[in-house]
Formats: sequence, C-alpha cells, structure tokens
Amino acid sequence: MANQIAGVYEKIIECAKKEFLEKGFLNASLRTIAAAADTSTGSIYTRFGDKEGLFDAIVSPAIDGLKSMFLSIQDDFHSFPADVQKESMGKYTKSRIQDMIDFIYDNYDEFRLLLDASYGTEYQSFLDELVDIEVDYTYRYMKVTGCRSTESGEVSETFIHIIVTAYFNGFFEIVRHQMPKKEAERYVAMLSDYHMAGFSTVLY
Amino acid sequence: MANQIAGVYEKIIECAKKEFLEKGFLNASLRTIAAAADTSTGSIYTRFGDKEGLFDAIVSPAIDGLKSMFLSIQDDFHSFPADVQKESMGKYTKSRIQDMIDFIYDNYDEFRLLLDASYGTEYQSFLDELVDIEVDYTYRYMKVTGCRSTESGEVSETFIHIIVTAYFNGFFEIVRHQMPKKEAERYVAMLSDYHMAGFSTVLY
Amino acid sequence: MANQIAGVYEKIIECAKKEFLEKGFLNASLRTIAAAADTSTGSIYTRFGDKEGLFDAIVSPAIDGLKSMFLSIQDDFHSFPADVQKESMGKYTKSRIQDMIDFIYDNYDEFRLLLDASYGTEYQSFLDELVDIEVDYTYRYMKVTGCRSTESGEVSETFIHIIVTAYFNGFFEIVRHQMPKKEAERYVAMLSDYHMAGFSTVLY
Amino acid sequence: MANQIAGVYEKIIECAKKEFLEKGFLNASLRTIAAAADTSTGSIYTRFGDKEGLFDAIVSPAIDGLKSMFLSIQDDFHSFPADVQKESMGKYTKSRIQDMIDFIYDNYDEFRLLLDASYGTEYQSFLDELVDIEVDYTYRYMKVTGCRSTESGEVSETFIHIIVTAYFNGFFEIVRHQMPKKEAERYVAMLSDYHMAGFSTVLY
DNA sequence: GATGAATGAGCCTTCATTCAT
DNA sequence: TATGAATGAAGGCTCATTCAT
Repeated sequence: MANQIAGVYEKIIECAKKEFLEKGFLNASLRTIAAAADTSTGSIYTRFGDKEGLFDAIVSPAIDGLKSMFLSIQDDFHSFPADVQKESMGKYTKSRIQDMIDFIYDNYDEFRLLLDASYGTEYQSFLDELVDIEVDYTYRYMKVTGCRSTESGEVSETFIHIIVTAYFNGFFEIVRHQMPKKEAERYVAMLSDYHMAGFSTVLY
Repeated sequence: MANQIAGVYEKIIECAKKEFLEKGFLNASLRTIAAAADTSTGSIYTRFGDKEGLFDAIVSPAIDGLKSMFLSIQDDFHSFPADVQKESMGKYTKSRIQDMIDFIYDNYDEFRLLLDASYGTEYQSFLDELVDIEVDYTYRYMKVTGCRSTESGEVSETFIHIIVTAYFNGFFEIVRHQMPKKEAERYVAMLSDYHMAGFSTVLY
Repeated sequence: MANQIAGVYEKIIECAKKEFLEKGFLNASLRTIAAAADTSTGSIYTRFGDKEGLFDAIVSPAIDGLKSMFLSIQDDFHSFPADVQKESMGKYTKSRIQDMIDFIYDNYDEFRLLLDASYGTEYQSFLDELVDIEVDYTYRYMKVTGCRSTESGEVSETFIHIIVTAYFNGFFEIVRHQMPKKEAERYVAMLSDYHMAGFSTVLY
Repeated sequence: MANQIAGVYEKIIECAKKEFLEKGFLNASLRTIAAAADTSTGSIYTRFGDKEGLFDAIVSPAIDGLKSMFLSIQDDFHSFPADVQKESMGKYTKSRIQDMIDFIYDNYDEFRLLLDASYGTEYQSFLDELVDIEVDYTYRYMKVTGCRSTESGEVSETFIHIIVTAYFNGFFEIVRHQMPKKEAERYVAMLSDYHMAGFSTVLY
C-alpha cells in the first residue's frame, strides 16, 4: 500500500488558505489550488473528500482549539462558588480573554477564513457555536447568582442569544478589521466593559 | 409603442426573491428564475440589465427607504438644542425606532435577502452605510454634549465604529432570526437599553 | 400612410459607420447603433431590411460611384484607336487615377469600412469586382494592341487576375494605412510605375 | 497517470479545421466541434485552453515552419558577398521559393485558415510578419548593393512596405484561389519576374 | 411607419467531481 | 495512492430579428 507523499498535505492546506482567502469559498477553484500545490485535483479528494472537506481541514483545528479553550475557561469559572463567581467575573474574564486573543493571533488566517471567506460553507456562521456555549453558561451563571430576569420573562432567551452574538461579533472585529494585536487587546478590553455595562442593565 | 408585458416585472421580482432567498445570490440561476416566471432570460436583461441589477431592483427600495428614514430621524434629533438632546435621547430614539421596525417588517424578504443572501453583491455589507451614518451623528452628539472621551484618545474612532456595528448587527438579528414582529419590538427595546448602558460606560 | 421621419435615415447611417468602423461588421450591434441614433432597432429594419442591408446602404454608393467612374475611364480609353492606346496608356492612366483618388478621399470612411470592417459581409472582397473589370479591359487591350502573351499560353488568365489584384491591393493601401492624401498621390504614382514595369515584363 | 485519450487531439484538430474553414473563426462553434469530434467541450479546453488556443494549435506550426524557412532563406542569401547577391538574386530566390510552395501545399488547410478564416484572431494579419522580415532584408540588400533610392528620399519606407505586402498578397493568392500546385508554381515564377521588374524601376 | 420588448438559441467558459490508468 | 483528463451541466449574457401595439 502506497503511503501519501509527505508534505503534500501541508502544501495543499497552505495554497488552499491563500486561494480561499483571496476568492472566498464559493469562487475558489480546486484546480487552482492543486496546481499551486504542485499536485493533482485527485490528491485533494484523496485527502479531504471534497471542497468543503478541504475548507474544513484548514479551519476546524482553529475552531476546535478556540472552542475547547473557551469551554475550559467557562468550566473553570463555573466551578467557583457562586459568590466568587459574582465578584470575580470581570477580572477573571479579562485575564482569560487574553489567551483567546493569543490563540486567534496564532491562527489568524484561519479565523479570517472563517469570518470572511466561509460563505457557502457549514461555517457560514461559525460564531453560533461559541455563542451557544456562552449562552449556556450565562444561564447557569444567572441561576447560580440568583438573577431572576429570565425567569420573570422580562428577558427572553432569544435576547440573551442576541446580545451574546453581538458581543462575539464585536470581538471578532479584531479579525475582520485585521487589527494589529496590541490594538486588538485594547479594543477587546473596552468592548468587555461596554458589554458588561449593558449586561448589568438587563440582568439583575 | 412596445410596452413591457404587464405583470412580468412583478413576477420576475417575486420568483427572483424566492430563488435568491433559497440559494443565495451566487448560486441563484437566472434561467431558473426566468422559467419560474414564465418568461425568457432575455426579458430579465431587458428589465434589470444583469443579475446584480435584478438583485438591486429587489433590494434597493428597501435600503433607500430605511436609509432615508434613518437619516431623517437623525436630522430631527440633532436639530434639538444640546440639552434637549441629552435628556431626550433614550426616549426619542425608542419612539422612532418603531418606525424602522415597521418598515423592516413591511419589507421583510428584502432585508432577509440583504442579510443572508447578498454575498457576491455590492450589498455584501449593507449595514456599513447605516453604521457610517450613525457614527457620524454620534460624533456630532458627543461634540454638542461636550463628551471628551474621543478627544482625550481614550476612545478611538475604530472602537466607536465597532460598537455601532455591534449595535446594528444586534438590531438586524430580528431579521436573521426571523423573529415575529411583537417579539422583535421587545428585543429591540432591550437591545437599546443594553447598548445605551454600554455607551455610557465608554462615553462621558 | 405615415412617412419616415426625416433625418433618421442619415443619423442611422452616421452612427452605423462609427460602430462598424470600431467593431467590424460581425461584432457591431444594431442595438447600439439604434440607441446612438436615438431610434429603435425596428426602424433600422424598416429602412434597411437587416444588418447586412445597413452595411450595404452605407457602402454601396461609394462602391457604385467608384465602379462607374472606373468603367467610364476604361470605356473612354478603349474607344481610342489602338495606336493611341498604346502610346498614351501611361499618361492617360495617371491623369484619370487622380479622379479616383479624389473620389476615395471624398468617401474615405466608406472605403475604410469596405477594407477593414467588411468581414462577414458580401463585400468581404469588394476589390474583386474592380479587378474583374480591369482584367476584362486588359484583355481587350492586349487583343487590340496585338499582345500575344496570353494566346500563346505563356500567361494564364489567372495570373493576370492575380497581378491586377496585387495592383488594386497596393492601391488601396492608401486607405488601409490611412495615408494623408498628398502622400497617397505620390505613392500611387510610384505604384503605377512599379506595376507598369512588371506588366511590361510579362506582356509583350 | 491520466493520459489523454489517444486520437482525440487529432480528431478535434481535424473537426475544428473543417468548422473554422466553413464558418470562420468568429462564427465557428466549439460545441459543434466537440460534438463532431465525439468529445466534450471541456476536453477542448483541457487540450487547447480556449477557442483561440485551438485555432492557434492548428495554425501555428504552419506559420512557424514557414517563417523559419523564410528566415533561413534570407540569412543564407545575405551571407553571400555583395556582388554575388546582386547577380544571383533572381536565380537564388526562385530556387528557394519552391521550398516554400512545397511547404504551403503540405499544409494547405492551415494556410487557408490563416488567409480566409482568421478574422477575430491574432493571426488576422499573419502576412505582416513575413512582410516585416522581407522589408528588413530588403533594406540590408539595398545598403549592401549600394542602392541609394531610399536614402535620397525618393522612395519612402512606407512604399517599400506596401510593395512587399503586395508581393506577399500576390503570392498567397495561390491559397486564396485554391490553385492546383502545378499552376501555382508557374504563377509564382511569373509573379516574381513581375515584381523584380517593378522593383528595378523603383530601386536603383 | 415606429417602437422596443420578447424571444430563445447560442455563445464561450468554468467547475467539482469521477475514474481509468 | 496519484494522476489529471473527461465529463457535461450549468453559468451569465448577447444578439439579430420579429411583431404586437
């Protein structure tokens, strides 16, 4: 059984990144990618199944990494006692967010792909998963801290969903705007304050 | 005089809406649209110039309507004396936002098109124009009300841009999530509070 | 019965000239012409039958004019006695050729159309008719002046045809090269000498 | 290894020749060609890139062959001493021209394509290259043999260009008129004499 | 006669995917 | 497993011409 030629996988990934970034998923051409990677279209299919599989391969490690990082951040936080959660929320969040920024800037192209070139893909709205996680934990947080806003019906689940989405959208502007990292860090800090304030208005 | 056959224009628009909504701009097929509308591809070209022209015809009245409504809201508000602006801001905004919601729900499909199916189109980021307007007026408001946050450099223009974008993105979730109108109204109200609070945190 | 609107015919002709010159017959668009002439495609069909008819209308007066001028030149010359023909040939030809040059420069665009933009048209090789006439008279001339080259078989009809074609092609380079008229006159003179010399080599 | 199916290339070429000859480049249809060759349009693109590439593939070997043959003829001749050039000119030319005729008749369809069906193609005026070469060498010849006509200004460059063009046009009438080869040979011989005579009239 | 919308075949080209080698 | 040619549907678009008004 012949093994796959070493290095081709990586080269395809590399060239595909470029092509997808340039033209978007829908307008990218597998032939162009194969040619740039000095290989055949067939070898893309062997490795990645199809066009979407290729996109997936590029992008899913970044997603998974971010997601699991995000999950562990949340888990850690929510394992604190309720009162600790309540008082450390702001501080804690801020400190851990830096890890996420680091991760994003270590995988910058992948996130640009996700945000700017994923139309036509299952990742079209990759934010949603992150949002869902955050929403989930927000609920737990509210329950634990005795926040009644949702139970009373004043605040619907959809609303929470939306503001969390807003938060993440805002967050990822650091990618969409291709901000230098230093700048990004300042913005995210302000954005957090901004949302924290909004949050307090709504949840109490 | 060779007039266009009555009703064909409307039928094309109607079928195009459906097709675009279903497949997105890029994947929509003019042939399919023409067939569904019982006419020829040529007749689409007669009426709309090209594929983008067709999309444009569907969507631009909605955009123009919303934009001009938005502009007049802003103009009205900013013609008040500074102190009136400052105290009436929240109330005023809320009352006029209802008009926008009404307008959006009167042109719901068009806005869904704009938000979910415009990839590949000049409207790819139709929000940006709205955002620009709002940002503009926000600056005027800050100047008039003596807010120093931007001048001091604490708050950069980019940041303002981003939070305004966040606000509009949040706002249009009522379309993306296809919320029933009643629900939408409540959400927007809360969203406004939410952002107003964030705003106060940042601008003072 | 409604008459055709005055001036439209001329305007169509004028705009069509421009379009044909620019794009060639095949790539020219009747719609473009109609639009430029502030009229409808239909009105082109009323006046000219079809695309080729339009080209024809522009170009055939120039052709007919040149042809009849050419014929009368030939007729005049060939009504001279044989000996007069023989000795005056060079001089006569030269003097009358000036008339043709004048005519061509008075209808310059039309001849450019004929030479550069007639592909796809029955005029693709408009020279041929002129050539045929000239060949005809050349034969008469040879018969009258007792030239035996063709009868002996040394010179075939096809050959004569070809060198006459060569002559006319050379002649019309004044159009293809868009030579200023003064320049054209000098060239044609030299070209005539050139061909006269070649002719004498072959016919005796 | 995915090789092209044997014989398809040739079959496409063959069918394309026919189609181009029949309808000219612009009006020829790739679909028709593909169908006639029992293959898909895509396979034309695989092999030839595009419509023009297909035309090119048919025609460029013939062009290149003729051009290089022509160049080597000229080079050989111009490597003779001036006096040899002057006296052997006629004889030499004639003998080598036979090679060109042979080559043309060995690639007859290709030259018909070039002359009658290349409108819309970069070969639209394939003669010009040949003419340029000839003009070039003509100048060298005049310099070497001490001909002063051009330096004195009596004969302009344009004029030389035109008569050389005339010569080549005359030459290729053997293709345009689809002359039998034997006939062609006789004609070309006479044409050469004819032009040689004209040439002497003008250049001395 | 004038209009110009309608027609619909036809154009070249591109593409993801398949599959014989 | 690698290759890359083959497929052939589908794409947007243009056009000369027709014909109802």
